[in-house]
Amino acid sequence: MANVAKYDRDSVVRKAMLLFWEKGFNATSTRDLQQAVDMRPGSIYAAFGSKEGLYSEALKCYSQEMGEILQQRVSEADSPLTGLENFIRNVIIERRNVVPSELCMLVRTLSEIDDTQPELMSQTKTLLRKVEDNFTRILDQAQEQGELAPGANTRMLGRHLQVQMIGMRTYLKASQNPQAVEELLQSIFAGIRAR
Amino acid sequence: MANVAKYDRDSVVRKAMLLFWEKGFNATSTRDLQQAVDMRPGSIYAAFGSKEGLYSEALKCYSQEMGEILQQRVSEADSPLTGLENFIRNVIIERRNVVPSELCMLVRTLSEIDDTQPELMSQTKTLLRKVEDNFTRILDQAQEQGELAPGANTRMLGRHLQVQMIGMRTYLKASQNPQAVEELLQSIFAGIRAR
DNA sequence: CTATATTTTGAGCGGATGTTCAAAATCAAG
DNA sequence: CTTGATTTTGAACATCCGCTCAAAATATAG
Repeated sequence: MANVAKYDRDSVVRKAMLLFWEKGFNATSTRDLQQAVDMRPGSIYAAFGSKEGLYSEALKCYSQEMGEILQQRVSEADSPLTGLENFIRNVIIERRNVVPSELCMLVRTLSEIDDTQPELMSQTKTLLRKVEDNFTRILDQAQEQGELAPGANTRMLGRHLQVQMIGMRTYLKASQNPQAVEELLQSIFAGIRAR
Repeated sequence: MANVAKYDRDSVVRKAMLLFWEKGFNATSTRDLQQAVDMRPGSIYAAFGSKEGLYSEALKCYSQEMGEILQQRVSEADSPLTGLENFIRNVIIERRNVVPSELCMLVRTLSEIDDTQPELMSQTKTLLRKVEDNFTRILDQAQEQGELAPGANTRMLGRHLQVQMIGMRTYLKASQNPQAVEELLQSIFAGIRAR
């Protein structure tokens, strides 16, 4: 051993994630990244291999943070369904002004990546699938606790929630109308509880 | 008058629209466009001013085609609600393999455009708002014909439908599971009719 | 301190990008 | 056919892109 890296890898990845989330993959140049993480190109490429490699780690970082927020909201809430509702409200509305984009970073990635980057594409699909799985798992808990009817299809309900979360985030970016989104959110969960 | 343009403007815009829809704004190079519409750069810039100008016309073309499909499906259907359902099914599922992308071109634009192109951004928002207005108008007709309860909030229902359509298109791109989307669609419209 | 292994630096490469513009081609009018 | 306005052409420009690599800096081991 002779010299040791001076940067904190997690902090670098997180800064890159925030920039990628804000501007997207294509619109973020390697020079933008160099400035954001305060590293020279040689160091970045030694650490991450390529712009795509760094983006891949940024995606992981994004998903992990989202997963932690979900877990936290569910554990703080009175019930699984309320935890889910609070998570979605927190991500879309409450954190709106402290976050680089209204959109989901995974959806953004899905929008601009094509088959020339098959690894990023399949990673993104896998991470989105994990969100659906997490939603479904929490809905299973809701069902066990009698918050959902015994016959409810939690897998389909999880898909439905993911679809609506994706749609609401996009809608908020387009409409800049958080109140409308709050109404939609309440109506969605009122519908789920009513069954 | 001396010389007259040899290209058909509408056909050029449509070809550009299909390419932009497939690859997005940033990933579509002007050379890609030159090949797709079989025009040299000078002619393109004389006709459209810039890549952004051509994209703007492509957005209009996309929205007009979508609007025509909606109108056609509604006029063919037994009822407004069925027309809406058939439109969404047609756009997301049936036309899946004859169209350049599962995603809505407007949503794609929203994903990759930022404030450095404010005109494209506001145009996109306006066009999305018109979709919501169209949905709401058709839901009003459904209400007049007794297909919806008199107390139903058609504006919010229209928003809800747009949110879910955006979400389902994104979900289909990620999951490649049209059957799941069909189930979601049926469940959405069953819920609407039940109220 | 010296020797050695590792990291950091930044100038620069090859190529792609959006756009321009002078020259050539085209076609209606006279 | 000649004239002249208009369109078409494509080479070329300035800039930016992702990325490389030899040289300099750094820190540990002996």
